[in-house]
Parts: sequence; structure tokens; C-alpha cells
Amino acid sequence: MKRSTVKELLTSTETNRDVRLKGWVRTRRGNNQVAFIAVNDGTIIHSIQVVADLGSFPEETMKRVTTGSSISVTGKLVESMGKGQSVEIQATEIEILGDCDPEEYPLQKKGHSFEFLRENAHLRFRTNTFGAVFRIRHALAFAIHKYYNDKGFFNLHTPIITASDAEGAGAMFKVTTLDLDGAPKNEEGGIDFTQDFFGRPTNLTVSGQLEGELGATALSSIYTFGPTFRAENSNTPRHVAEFWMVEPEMAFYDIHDNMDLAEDFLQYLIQYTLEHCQDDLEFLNKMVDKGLLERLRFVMDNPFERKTYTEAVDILMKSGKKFEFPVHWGLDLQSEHERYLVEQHFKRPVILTDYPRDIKAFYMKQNDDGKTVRAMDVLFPQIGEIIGGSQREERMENLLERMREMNIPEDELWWYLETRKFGTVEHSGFGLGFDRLIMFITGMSNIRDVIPFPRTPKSADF
RNA sequence: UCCUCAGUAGCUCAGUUGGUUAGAGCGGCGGACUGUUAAUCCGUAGGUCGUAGGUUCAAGUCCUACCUGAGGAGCCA
Repeated sequence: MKRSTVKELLTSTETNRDVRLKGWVRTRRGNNQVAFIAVNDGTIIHSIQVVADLGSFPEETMKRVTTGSSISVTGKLVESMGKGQSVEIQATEIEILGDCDPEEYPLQKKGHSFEFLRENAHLRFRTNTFGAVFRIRHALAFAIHKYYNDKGFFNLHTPIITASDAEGAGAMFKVTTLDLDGAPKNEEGGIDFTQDFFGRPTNLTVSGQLEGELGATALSSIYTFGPTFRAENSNTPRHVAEFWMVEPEMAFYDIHDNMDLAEDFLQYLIQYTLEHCQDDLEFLNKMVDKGLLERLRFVMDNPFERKTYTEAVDILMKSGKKFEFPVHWGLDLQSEHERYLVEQHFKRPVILTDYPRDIKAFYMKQNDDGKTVRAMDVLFPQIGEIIGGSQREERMENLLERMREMNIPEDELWWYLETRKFGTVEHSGFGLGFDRLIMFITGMSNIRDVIPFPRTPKSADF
């Protein structure tokens, strides 16, 4: 008989039929007559109840039905006689696929702390919470491709190993095949990278944006979706060394088109999850974050507030609130300022634009005032900046001027500059931190709990 | 990287102003119980108190260093 998944069985309306089920035992209850075995196979958050009359099965087999063991069950799918579930399986055959020694198995019937489960990242997929989180993570990855595909964007695979270290987005991991002991030296006494694999220093990418612009200035609209790496010694619930980013880049888009896209995109993703991951979201809303569903619906239904940086600074200065870092024009906004704007003043997501040029990257388009650039940050409640983007500087003269001011080596980025040299066009783009999006949508408060195998300082197990 | 807090049984924690054989709940194991829902009830085993030094008659408790984790800050996504 063909195996049915728990999802198929629980959503089936056709009862009183023979079925076969395979999965892992979550809990086992019962008395001296009958055993109730909750079996889960990860296809859906719910487990299905298997009922086994003890008289019909060898004691030796039933002894091995322990939490964590894998079993195959044949039996009849019937309406449940007990409360708590609509259908269950009346077992006629039970086969132990894999034993699980309860003395050694780390996961218990009761809940565990997230810290403990992080140390057991290889097994935490078997818990309800992490099952839900990673099913949702999948759904969102799929929704992102669907969204852009439906809009005519092309997915561009930008390199993970990059020779450019000029993006200025943070410390990078070096990539080399040279022996760390006794690496060849050049005449100045430094490492001689001409003998390295690529014949030059290389790193893991911190962003695919610059390469993304090359795609957009030919294909019109592209997006990248891949891993990025930061070698920063950041120890916070929002930072990891390896994370995924979505970076759309569009020719013929100005900053307003860019904002429209960012807002529509985020609302689409929330709506997609609400539609496709109901069970998982309801579980998370109940067990992890009681305000989750309400917050998601609110963000989906309400337009984001759009203000300039200058207006935001004005609001903060007039707020009368005492901040740890006093506000003045020119200061990069701190977490406390962003939170005040989003959570207390506007009480909704906020898009801030036109930041001072001195606190933003070289490639952002300069405004006519000579002071600000066409940057935009989307700020969300609880997690802060979820999107950072800008209209790009398409004027060669202005771009070169900024690069010289900021000591960005022109010769290393010659290929980037040629987009401005040959048929330059207005274009824009942004970066979305995929993992932070998952945090927002699942209500999980630590980024290490939305990544299957998180990489943080001093931690690269599994 | 900085600040704060924490590390005691498999898990979550308690452990008084330093004082004898270090406790609980849950989980495990054994038993009871005719349908359970984190089942319930009875019994039972289980600990080099993060590591290394130090103070003291005496250290889980005080001091120092280090390791690990969490929260906040910075960097940012």
C-alpha cells in the first residue's frame, strides 16, 4: 500500500479506508488496554493519533514505540472516538523503522528552551515550533520567486566569491587556497596573491548589488536571492555571519517606483503566508507571539508612512523625548529613534528617504541640495530596518566625484563604471534581509532560530 | 567589540549572612489504571555545582582569570 502523509490524512474527508503512514513518534499515552501514539511526519504541524489495542501487538514491538522512534503503521482511517481530533488511525500493523533510546534522545514530550534547541539544531526540526518556522521559510522563498517571476523580473545569480572589496558593506571573509603557514610573500613582505587560486585576493560576497546593477541595465528588472556573508563580530539577536538577501534592481525606476515596489512586495509576502501557512501561523501566534497575526494583518492592510530623513529628525527633536543619543541633523538614526518613529509616533511601518549623503554609500543618487541622497530605509516594528535601498547615481561625473571623496578605488570597479559610460539610465534597487523577514512573519525574536544552521561568532557547529 | 546578567540532575530551576549526607517539578525507568490529549496515580535511579587558580578551619555560595550562553549597545540586513 502506498504511504499517505499526515497532511493528506488529516485533510481527507474520506474515512473508513485502509491507509499506511510513516513518521516519527511525538508522544505516547495510554493504559493497559490501549496506546495512543501521536505520529508526525513534518508535512503539517499537526500529528495524527494512532490507536493500538495492546492485545493485538507483541509486547516487544510496543515497547519500542518511544518518543522519537520512527514507525510504519497500517490501519483504518476512522472518525475519532475521543475529543481533540476528528480522525485517527486504528492500527492493524505496526513496524518499527528506527529505534530511539529514550534515555539518550534529547527531545522530550514537554517544551524546551530555544537556547537548548539551538544546541540541538540537528534535531530541532522535529519540534512543532521549528517545523512551523522552516515550513514558513520555504513558503516565503517560493513566494519571492513567484512574486518577481509574475512581475517579469529575472532571477540573476550573482557570484558568491568576489574579487571586489569595495562595496563597503562590512568586514569580509577571505577566500584562499594558500597555506596559512608559509604563504608566499611578495616584495613588500605581504602575501603574494598572484600565486593564489584566482591570482588575486578574493572574499565571500557581502552583497550582490553591484553585479545586480549590471543585469538591470540590460534586462530591465532583475532580482538576486542568495547568501551573503559578513565577518563582523556582531553578537545580537538580529545578526549572523551568513544570511540570505533578496536584492531587486530595476532600470527606469526612480526612488518613488522603488518605494512602491518595496511596499507592495512586503505586503504580498505577508498575504501569501497568511493564505498558505495558516496552521503554522496560528500555532506560532498561540505559542510564541500572541500579537503576531494581528500585527501581520495590520502591516498588510495599512499603507506605509513615507517621510524624509529631515522630517523624521524634526519629529524626533520636537517629540520632547529624552534619547540616549540626542538627535541632530546629520546623525545616523539609532535603534531607539527608529523604534520611536515606528512604534510610538506613526504606529506603522515607515519608509524614510533622502538621508544625509555622508552617512550613506557612494553609489546613491545625489539630490540637488548637495546634502542628501536618494536613499530609502523601510523600518518595521520590533526588528527595525528590514529594507535598505536607493535610487542609484547614474551620472558618471557625480559618481566618480563621490568615489574619490570616499576613497573607493576606481580601477577595481571599472566594470561597474562602464554601466554609466555606455548608455546609462536611471535605476533603483533595494536589499531585503530574508532572515529578518522570517523573524517578522514568524514572531521569532532571535535570528538564530529562523535559520536552519546559523553561523555566528564562535559558533559553526552542524 | 563594549556593558549587564547567567552557567547546579537529561530539561527548567531553587539553594538564606560561606557551615554536615545538594533539593523540586518535568523527563527516564518500574508498577497501577478500559480512550488518552503535556493523561493521571504510586515507586525509583540520576549531580566532579562551566574550567583553572585563590581566600578560609570550611566554598555551589567570596575573589581573579578564562570559556560558553542570553539581553542591551555599536555595525548593519
